[in-house]
Amino acid sequence: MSRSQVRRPRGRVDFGGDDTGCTIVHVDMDAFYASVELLEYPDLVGKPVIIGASTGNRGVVLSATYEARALGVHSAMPMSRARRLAPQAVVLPPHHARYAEVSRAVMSIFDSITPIVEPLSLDEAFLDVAGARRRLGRPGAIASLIRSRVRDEVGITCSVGVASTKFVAKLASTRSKPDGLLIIPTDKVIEFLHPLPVGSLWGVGEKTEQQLDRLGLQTVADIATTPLATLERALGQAQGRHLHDLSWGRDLRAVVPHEPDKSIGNEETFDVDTDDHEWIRSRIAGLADHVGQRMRRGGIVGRTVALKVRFADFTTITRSRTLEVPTDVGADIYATAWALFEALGLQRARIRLVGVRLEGLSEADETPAQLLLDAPEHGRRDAEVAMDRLRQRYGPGAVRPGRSSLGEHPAGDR
DNA sequence: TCTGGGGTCCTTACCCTG
DNA sequence: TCTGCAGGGTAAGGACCC
Repeated sequence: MSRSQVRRPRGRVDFGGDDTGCTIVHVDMDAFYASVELLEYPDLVGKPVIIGASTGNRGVVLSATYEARALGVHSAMPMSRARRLAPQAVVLPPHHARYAEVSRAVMSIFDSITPIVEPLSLDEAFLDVAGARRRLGRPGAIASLIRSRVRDEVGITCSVGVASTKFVAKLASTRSKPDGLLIIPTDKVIEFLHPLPVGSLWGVGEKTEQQLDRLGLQTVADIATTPLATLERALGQAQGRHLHDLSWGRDLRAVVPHEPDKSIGNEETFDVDTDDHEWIRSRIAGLADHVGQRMRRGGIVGRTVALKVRFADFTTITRSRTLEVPTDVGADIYATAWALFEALGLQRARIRLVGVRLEGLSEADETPAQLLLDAPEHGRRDAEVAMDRLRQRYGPGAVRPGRSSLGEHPAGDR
């Protein structure tokens, strides 16, 4: 599902099977969402299938089978364009809960291989297999074991890269797709990296690629042979150094099993752009309530409330405010987010999306209790905890805070 | 062609403090 | 009291990733 899949050079490659020192394994499920759907609809195997919103006039492709990709469809493409490119494709709506369930099954296979597993998303993870060698054999053998277990126990295929660094292992799995295995021996890293386009490098997207192109840099080798000072001047110190290091295969990042979240948020794109402030207020309230629920479920609080607004012309602004006391209360998040919106002083501006995010997170039980129990917040929090219990018992739609249930949007179908 | 939703990280600017 | 500077915190925007 990554951008690099779309642009990777075609054709299988082989750098030999010497896996000495290659203790980092990157596993990436092939067309994950689509593959999970095919478990439910086996008659669609071998056909072009697109996962994305099957109704409504907005949305992008979340995943597509390789048969659909052969027609030019790729993830993040607008659905309208995908339908034009592949009118014969079957379009299925996403089932996120099912993907999460299958992801848990896959991750538990990884956990049985090594305790050092770093999930990057539902469908990919890094594994440090240095400690598993005595029990399970060489890294290449472990990679083969992972592939066969995922196929046999879960029923989907994955691609695996094996290397001495995270960055190269990830590139190798991408390069071996679909259903492949690629080992990059330590002494072949430069040979593997240097012919690749600059866009292969982690951190080079469309804008940076254009910027590098203006400097006449098209391949990883071009970056490697450009003076560091030139890259730093063009891209900033951090990115310049980062790309220079990667171009020489230098990547000291370890596989880290669990990194706590730095922010939690939700956003919503409207079916129809709107300037109806009552409607927008109800959506901000709903988003704030949802964020509050997620915070309480995770036992965390956050200190900075950030509001995101995207206008009809796709320009996007953010506004944020840091609270005196960290919170997990939806009503507080809403009050701050709505105040930020009002401070924008918008009149007739048509809005496409609003988002609410909480940053500066910390564990709730590490936050001084008197701060959280300060009245009147204590009462509001109690009410929201009671609503959490009702939702747990009767389902997520059982209760909603007053402001988030203002009814149907006059201009849209929500 | 027309761009979702959930995140992270970096840069720049500004303010405050010592 | 004023000025310059460094460093931390905060805010905003942008690029990128899956």
